Parts: sequence; structure tokens; C-alpha cells
Amino acid sequence: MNAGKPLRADARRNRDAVLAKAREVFDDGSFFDLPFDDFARLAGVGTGTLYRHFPTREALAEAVYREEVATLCGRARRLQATLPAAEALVSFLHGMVGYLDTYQGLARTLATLMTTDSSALAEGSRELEQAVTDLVAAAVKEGSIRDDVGAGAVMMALHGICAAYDRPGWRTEADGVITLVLAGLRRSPAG
Amino acid sequence: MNAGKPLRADARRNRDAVLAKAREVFDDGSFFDLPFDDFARLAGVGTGTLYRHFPTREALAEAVYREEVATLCGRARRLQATLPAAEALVSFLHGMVGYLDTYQGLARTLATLMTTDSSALAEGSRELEQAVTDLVAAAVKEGSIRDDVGAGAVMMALHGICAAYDRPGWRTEADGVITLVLAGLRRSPAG
DNA sequence: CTGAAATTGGAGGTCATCTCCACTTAGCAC
DNA sequence: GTGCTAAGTGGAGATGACCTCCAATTTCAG
Repeated sequence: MNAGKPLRADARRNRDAVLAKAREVFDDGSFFDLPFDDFARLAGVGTGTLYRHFPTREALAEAVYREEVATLCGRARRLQATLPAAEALVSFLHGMVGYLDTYQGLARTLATLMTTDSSALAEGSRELEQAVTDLVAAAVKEGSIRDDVGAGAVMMALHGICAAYDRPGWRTEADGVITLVLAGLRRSPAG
Repeated sequence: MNAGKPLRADARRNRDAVLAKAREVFDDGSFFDLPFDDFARLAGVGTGTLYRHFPTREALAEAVYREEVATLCGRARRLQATLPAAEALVSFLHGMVGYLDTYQGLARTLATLMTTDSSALAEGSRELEQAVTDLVAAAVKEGSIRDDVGAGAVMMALHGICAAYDRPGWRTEADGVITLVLAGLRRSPAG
């Protein structure tokens, strides 16, 4: 994205200020409620500047969470490299719920990215899906999970977990979903 | 809701016209894209009239799908009355995906209702959740499914299915989610 | 038929999103 | 330092969606 562009000093300063304020606003949960123009004022830049750096609210959200998503993807790769595929999948999915629980805004952000950018899927979202797909594929190849249900179903379940971020008892139910998915993936004796 | 109110003739006429047009617009998938004011014109009523009958877009969507949701809930009760609890649950969940597949708009509507009205949950959504909760509770009581994962997790999975209505290959993945959930719910031999 | 009450409909207020461009500033060449 | 150019800024204002309000209209009981 910003490959051949060594952003000018003031531009970088503004961009960083916006990102810093965005993180702050995410933390008190008001990011998605705040008018985007008001946010620009909060961040101390004009609306034009805000829109040039981040054309949409989702683009900004993605930038804020790019690091977290990258961490998740890295974790997936590390697990896949060091554990049997089935265990890697288990570990990753449970860890993901914990992550979503810690970074409150992340669930809502992912849910938003998954739907609003449905067609031209945002980079972070795509990368995450790839990681899950790889984990599932490895476990299937290893023969430790069933092969008649694709990674898409797992993504859909994760989608549900993200989309339902504001249900009461979210953490418990989210863990329940993961438990069901993992148990369901085990090769069933009855074919 | 409309208990003691025998709506005046013109009022009923308008209300019906709005509902009829709404069904039409749902069928070509443009309901959620169309400006609400434009929809009023399409339906041949003023915006004031539209808003008096249906204060929000979601209220209208709910009215359109009330019948479908009621059918689903009725089906749940019927299944529960005539089949062993476990089979009723299986049949209901698979049937639900088929239903969502047939009534295209329903998935998006449910997804929207589940999130936008999160606090004061819409009637249809609440009724559906109750139906699922009852099915799960019965199966747990019967001893045919595990008791350490609540109905909330199943709802969350359904939420995912609805929220992801526009993924390519939706039907296949949705069936996969149901398969996983059901397989996961079976009492696992390893406790 | 008549009057009161219910209902209509669209003009206009409010608000968030986004664009545009006159001005400012960084960074380079000298 | 000075001057030049292109990159960057920021906020006024266009756009359009949502919703309210009330003068005019319609229904219907008496």
C-alpha cells in the first residue's frame, strides 16, 4: 500500500496523530458512534486531511487493528509450524476468542470489515481468512479432522462470534461456539 | 401491539400498500439499499405516513418477516412435540438454513435485527431465540446432547450464518456450520 | 349532512458524509 | 538564507438520508 511513498513530514505527523487518537477512542468504545468529522476535530486535523489518509471509517479501523490482526496471523503460522495441525487449530481458535475479549473493538471491527467490504475484502480480513484456511487444510491433510466441511464454515462461525460482540455473556457463548466447532470437526465415528 | 385499535379504512389501505411494496422490494434485494424516503414514494404514500406506520426500517422489515418467523417458530414447536428432542433440533436447524436460502431477505433481516435492536430485542428475534432455547433445553434434559454448552452458542452460530448472508458459497458453508454444531453437540465419548 | 377526530403527505429541519480548492508548509536547489 | 514547487492542509459547503411537523384531507358516527 505505502510502498514507494516516503510521506512528507507533516503528513506523517498528522497520520500518526489520527491513529493515536483512534486507538484512544477505540478504547472507550465510542469509535463507531462518533461522527467522523467530529473525530477529525478530536484528532486535531481537518476533515479533508482525515479523509485523504483514511477514505472510510473502516479503513481507519483496519489500520488501527492491522497490528493486532498481523499478530493473530503470525500466531497462527507459529502454531502451525510447532504443533500437530489439529492442536494448532484448537489452540488458535481458543486464543482468538481471548484476543477478541481483550481488544474489545477488534470484534466489532472484524464484523464490520467482513460485511461492509464483503466484495473487495479488506486486507486484514483476507489475511486472517487465509490463516484459518491453512490451519484447517493442514489438519484435514493430517487426517485428524473431517474433510467434508470446509474452512468457510469455521469462518462463518467466527463471523457470528464477532457480529454478536454485544450479547450479554459474550465470552461464555463464544467459547461455547468454539467448543462446538472443534468437537464437530473431530472425525465422527459414524462417518 | 395493535390490540384495541380497529385502524381506519384509509390507514389500513396505506399500511397494506406499504407492506405489499416492501415484500416486492425485498424480493429483488434492494430493500436495505433504498433510501427510506424513496421507498415511501415507491409505495405511493408520503414519508410522514410511512414513518407513522413503521417508525424505523427495521420495524418494517420485522413486519414483513413476522409471518415467516412465526412459521419457523411454529415449526420448532411442532417438531418438538412430535420427535425426540435431538432429532427435532437437527431437523429444525437444517430446515432453518433452507428457509433462509429461500427467503433471501430473511437472513439479512435477522442479522440486522439481532444487532441493531440488541438491547430492546425485536419481538420476532426474541421469539426465535426462545424457540431455539427450548429445543436445546429439551435435548439436554433428554440426555442426548452435551449440557456444558448453552443455547446461546447455537444462537451465535445462527447469527454468523445470517450475518454472512453474502459470502460466495453461502448455502454450502451454512450447512457446514450446522453440521459442525450438531456434531459438536453430540455427547462426546471423551467427556 | 355535519362536525370532530383520525390520517395524510410533503415541505423543510437536522445531521453525517464527503468534496473541493485557496492557502500553507516542507524540502530542495542554489 | 532565499526562492521555488509540489505536497499537504483544513474547513466551508454540497449532497443526501432521516425524521418531524402541521395545514389540508378523509373517514365515519350521530
